[in-house]
Amino acid sequence: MTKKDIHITEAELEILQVLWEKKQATVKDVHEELNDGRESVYTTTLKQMQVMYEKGLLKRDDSRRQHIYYPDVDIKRVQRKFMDKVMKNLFSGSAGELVMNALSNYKTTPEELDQIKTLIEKAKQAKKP
Amino acid sequence: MTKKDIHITEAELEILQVLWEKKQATVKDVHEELNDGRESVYTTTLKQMQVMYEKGLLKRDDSRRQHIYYPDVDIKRVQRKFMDKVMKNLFSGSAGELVMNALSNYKTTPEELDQIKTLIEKAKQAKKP
DNA sequence: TGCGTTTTACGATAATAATCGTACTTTAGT
DNA sequence: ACTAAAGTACGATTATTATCGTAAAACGCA
Repeated sequence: MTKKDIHITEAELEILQVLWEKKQATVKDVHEELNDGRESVYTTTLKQMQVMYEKGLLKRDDSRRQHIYYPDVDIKRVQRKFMDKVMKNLFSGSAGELVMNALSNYKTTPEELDQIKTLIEKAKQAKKP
Repeated sequence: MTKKDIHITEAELEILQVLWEKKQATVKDVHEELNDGRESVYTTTLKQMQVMYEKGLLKRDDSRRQHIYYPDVDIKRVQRKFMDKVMKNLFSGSAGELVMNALSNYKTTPEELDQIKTLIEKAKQAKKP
């Protein structure tokens, strides 16, 4: 049984996000990052990360007192999972719509725009000939 | 108080999806659409839609026996909400990454590709001069 | 009118997720 | 060795979601 069908909750996704970004972090790091205004208590974050560890979403180094956590799910898989859902439920399955929505609602750098253009050219090549 | 901060659950999103697509539907319609294999019972869908109605996510015409439901949330708002989350948590806030991910993982029609290209040109224009 | 069928109403329960409090553990400093 | 501080462990509680069962209402039609 793979990790494919483990359900990732809202809170878990947020934790993963900081872990993906930082590559590794302690509970304290994560908690401070997510709770600027101290909306929830430290042990809540701790517990969540422990659960995630048990679920296999995180790895950790507990050789020292302060445990260090690492993400243990492939971000691409998770991206895919959420994108599938968004595509299906919010853009009637159309990637085009989704892309246009993103381009018109969010900022992009000129470099990104060029990369995207290149990608599109390639896609067209693949279809035409 | 606007409708902005009503939380839309998984199940609710799926129901909204069929309602957005069909414009209107009965509980029966929705239930059949979502439960091809009859994984859940009719009254579950009914109850969900009733809750959604109370939450203000749906409107309905109950002048006849079989009530007719309509979506009562703006799809754009909801798209935005979910896209924000996906961007932030899965693509480190970069629309470019998200777009490229979508373009390389999903199929697009040539027409869509052209539209996207146009959109990009416009965006570049807006920046350059 | 009366009966069977379809549909809604709605409380109750189960399943899942998030939060917290308290006790135990580890470590550094003295 | 003792203590304070900083962590972790983990059960218990609460909140939220999803599911279901049963009863009542609405309708079609013999």
